[in-house]
Amino acid sequence: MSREDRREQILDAAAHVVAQVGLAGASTDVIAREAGVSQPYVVRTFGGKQPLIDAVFSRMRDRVVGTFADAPLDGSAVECMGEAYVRLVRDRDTLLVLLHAFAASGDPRIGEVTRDCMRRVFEIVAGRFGDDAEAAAFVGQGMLINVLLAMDAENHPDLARLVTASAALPGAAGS
Amino acid sequence: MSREDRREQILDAAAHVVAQVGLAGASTDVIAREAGVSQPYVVRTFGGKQPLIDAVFSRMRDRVVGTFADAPLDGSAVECMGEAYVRLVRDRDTLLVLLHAFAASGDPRIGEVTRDCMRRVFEIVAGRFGDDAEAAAFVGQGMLINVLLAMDAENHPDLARLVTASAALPGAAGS
DNA sequence: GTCTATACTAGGATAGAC
DNA sequence: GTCTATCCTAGTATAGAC
Repeated sequence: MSREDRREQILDAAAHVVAQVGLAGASTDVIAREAGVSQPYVVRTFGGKQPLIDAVFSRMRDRVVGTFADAPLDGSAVECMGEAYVRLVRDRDTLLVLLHAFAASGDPRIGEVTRDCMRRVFEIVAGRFGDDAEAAAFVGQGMLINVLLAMDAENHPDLARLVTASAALPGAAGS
Repeated sequence: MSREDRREQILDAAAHVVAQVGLAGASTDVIAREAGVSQPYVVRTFGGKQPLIDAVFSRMRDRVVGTFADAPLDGSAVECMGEAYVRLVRDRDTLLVLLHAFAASGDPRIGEVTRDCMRRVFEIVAGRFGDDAEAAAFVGQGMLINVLLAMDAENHPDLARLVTASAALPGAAGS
């Protein structure tokens, strides 16, 4: 297999592991097993754990921003952005890596990624809405839904009321 | 010093370390140094790292819920809940521990804490607002502000537009 | 391009002294 | 109640074979 294919394969595995246990908890050993390669190969391919984690977060940002950038153009802004968001949250690993990145934004490397991600998503959303306040409300709503998804709220009846209320907000697009 | 005082002291240190590096990254060694005690003492006091981390998250939930439960009663719902939220985010460690907990909600223990936290905060807020949709919007807005604080958005001019738009939302209470 | 073997460090936990 | 010394496991990284 080519180096590039392996890289992607390992990044998938790394994103999956980071999603589950966070950056510090993600061992190159478990990532390697998940990818079906040896641990030293993972280290060698990326030059260490740190560069690997950086790559995981960068790719996450690109995917998040890309999802909104590629949003459909037909229909209202709420529909288009809502549809983009629905596509985004289908990739659970990306969503969880995003949450881990937010929590770890105190780290300069990661903070740069999350700020960049935030800024670009907001600019895209605001551009479509044509209104900063509405865009901020949309993003905030997305944040709430993100954490509800992370805590598996749909399968916990005691959160049903909040889930219903969140999904009913404008822009939730029936997700 | 009494066992109880030491417990609190270590919990403070643990919350601070977890806030910076996450649960997996928080070593009992660093926590001990932060608290000014020996590493074996930390382990001994809580019976291991896991119970210590559990205690950190439980205390975080109690503080978050308590802040809203103790919100002032004078003024409008937006003002009261906004004021409670402003008090909450003054404790940076609690805020960051909350974000780490969200990301780690896949873990059953932690998921239970975050869901409990979410449910109770939402019920308090919804009770004050008298409207689930408004309450959900308020919480979503809080989520957005949380991550903006985590990524130190105030000190990054390229996020000024988003910060301004978020702060201008109803309920932000000039935070 | 990928593995096995291995070196080295860090981290959690225990034993026992004070 | 608190420490020092220490054990053991896990985790990152390197060397070198295939």
